Amino acid sequence: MARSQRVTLRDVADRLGLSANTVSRALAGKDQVSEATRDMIRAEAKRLGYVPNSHARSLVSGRTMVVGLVITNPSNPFYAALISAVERQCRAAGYSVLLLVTEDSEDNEERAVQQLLRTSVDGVLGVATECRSDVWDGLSGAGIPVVQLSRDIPGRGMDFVGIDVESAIHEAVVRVARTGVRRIWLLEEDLRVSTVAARTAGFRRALDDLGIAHAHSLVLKVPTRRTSGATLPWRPDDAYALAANLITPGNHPDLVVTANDYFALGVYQAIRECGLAVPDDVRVLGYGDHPFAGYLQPALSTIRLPAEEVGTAAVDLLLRRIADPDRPRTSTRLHAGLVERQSTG
Amino acid sequence: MARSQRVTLRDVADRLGLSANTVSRALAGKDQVSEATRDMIRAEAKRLGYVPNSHARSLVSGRTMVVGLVITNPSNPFYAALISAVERQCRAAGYSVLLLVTEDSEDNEERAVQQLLRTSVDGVLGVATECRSDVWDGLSGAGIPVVQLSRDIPGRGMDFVGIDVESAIHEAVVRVARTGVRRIWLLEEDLRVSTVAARTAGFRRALDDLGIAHAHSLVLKVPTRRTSGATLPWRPDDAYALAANLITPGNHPDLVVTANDYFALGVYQAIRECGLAVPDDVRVLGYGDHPFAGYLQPALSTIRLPAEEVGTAAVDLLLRRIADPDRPRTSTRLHAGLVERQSTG
DNA sequence: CTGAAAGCGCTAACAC
DNA sequence: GTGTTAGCGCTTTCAG
Repeated sequence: MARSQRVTLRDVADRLGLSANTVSRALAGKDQVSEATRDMIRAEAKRLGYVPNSHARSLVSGRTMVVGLVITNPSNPFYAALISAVERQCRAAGYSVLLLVTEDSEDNEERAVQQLLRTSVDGVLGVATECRSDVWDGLSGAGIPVVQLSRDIPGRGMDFVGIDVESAIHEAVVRVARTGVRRIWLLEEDLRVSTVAARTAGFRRALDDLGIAHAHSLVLKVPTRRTSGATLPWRPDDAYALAANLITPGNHPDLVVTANDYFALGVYQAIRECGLAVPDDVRVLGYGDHPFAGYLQPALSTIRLPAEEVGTAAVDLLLRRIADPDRPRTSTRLHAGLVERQSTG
Repeated sequence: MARSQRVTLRDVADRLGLSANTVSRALAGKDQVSEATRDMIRAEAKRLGYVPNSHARSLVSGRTMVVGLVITNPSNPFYAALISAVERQCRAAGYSVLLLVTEDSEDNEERAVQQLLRTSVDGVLGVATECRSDVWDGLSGAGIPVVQLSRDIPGRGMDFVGIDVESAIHEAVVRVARTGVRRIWLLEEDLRVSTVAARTAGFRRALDDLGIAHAHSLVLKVPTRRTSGATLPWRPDDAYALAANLITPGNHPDLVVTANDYFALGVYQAIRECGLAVPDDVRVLGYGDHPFAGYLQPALSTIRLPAEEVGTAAVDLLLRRIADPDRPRTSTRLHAGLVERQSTG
């Protein structure tokens, strides 16, 4: 049972006294074959358990029906949702998904691109690791369309689908800080990527609009810890460590904005431990609307990211570009809205 | 720039006045080629940007260097971690990962298997949807090794790597229910899969060992809601709805065990809302040790699942089986231990 | 050490 | 309608 040779077109053809070609056309549904033979072929193919070899097909057709998905970290709930949506949409269109994880390392990213080139995927959806990186050019150069997800590498001429992070943060901070807020902190990830830049920009613009002096505010980078090669989600601990050192009853911000909801968990703890309360003493605004956000005490106000929509739109865009490589480039930024709960008063 | 033909072995060979064959051997590192030509070939290949075509290679070699990963839901943190670990381990061994998502639907599972067959992957890691399903036999029948992940289909003769769920629950419940606990509930997922069965069995065995009459306990199924085709993580809301209906100040369990930490979020809320307290009135034990568990108020006691270890072990096992199809079957159950925090007193 | 030939499984040209 | 031929890009015989 071990070395059961795979059934090929020829096997089906031989059994029926036909040519492989006819079988191919019959199974492909081409109309150059009689009803009778077609049915006969279909039946025999099924009986023998014939399964077409996608590699042989790709070799001649030049298409693989595979899409590459390059993600930094599947344990990040946003990316997890993205993976789900992308896979579902690809599946619906008959495409398979080759998943490559970069763990935010440029080495891995480069290897991923190489892998994609070898597999000659029909298209790629990718979250870029660095803001200015040219590893992706190899794909474009080989005629493989790339849609950048979530993080934008401007000027590289690639399609982009992501979130309007700048506006989202701006809008949310202005809304949440309306009254009596003078000192605001932003707890940011320590990554040089466009989303971090956009959050920071939106934050600063909100400060301006609120008439808050930048001197009264702070953008803090929570160090990214990598644990022995493992891809971890952001660690509440790291945000806690940072916040616990800086927040005291006598000296604390009125509002802390975090780059993700995990950081907010750490901030909650830091605030609690020094005897302060959310939101009375310190308001907290998260980012991402993770499933637990609404169940914290107090419930966390946060920004809901339309991850599914991003994934779906990105696949749609990629498929359209595959169909028409010359169509104009697109850059889509979906809106992310504030979910107001108790943590912002 | 659009139709840039890919560089092939022949291109490199022609440029150098050699045969494609020689180039192939040089690049494959075979020792039947002189140092000089090898270097020359390598240089030229690099200069031209040659990338081997994996499909052509697969066609002749019969190997694809692709592993199929069949997962029910990437947004489930346990599976997300599994995906990370599997991808990393595969990458380290030179394998790519084809990701198929089933959303716990048998249809999708069957299509996934078909896809895997077409791609003729070298091996498959899969979380089975139903406890008794023969869709996977197609793979084994085609000589493609399958390692079952997390959920076990007994008797099908496939390798298995998962968690010793039964013992984990038994051990944890016995430990947590030592004193003064008479009424225990288990909030379970409404799925007919082996992990649910194992949790229930471990729970019942714990009851026996504790001398608690089964009449005083309850196994409740939280209905699985599917929202318009979207793959969602378990919903705290659903657990909340169930618990809120059943828990009253005058009539409540002493301990609630949940099938995942999300359910625990809903249970917390139900308990709070009727004026009871965790853990004084009701203890709560979660499952999965999601990142937020330790940051809840009170911090949630839960069972930590070694997701990364499962993924790594599964890949190792699969690769060993690929190398030796006749090796004896293996069934590995990793230990999952209780993390005691405040919610269990 | 290198080249020529064959063929992996399939589909696109052409014949008939 | 159906068969024959050729070739996708690569590796593996087998010659030289």
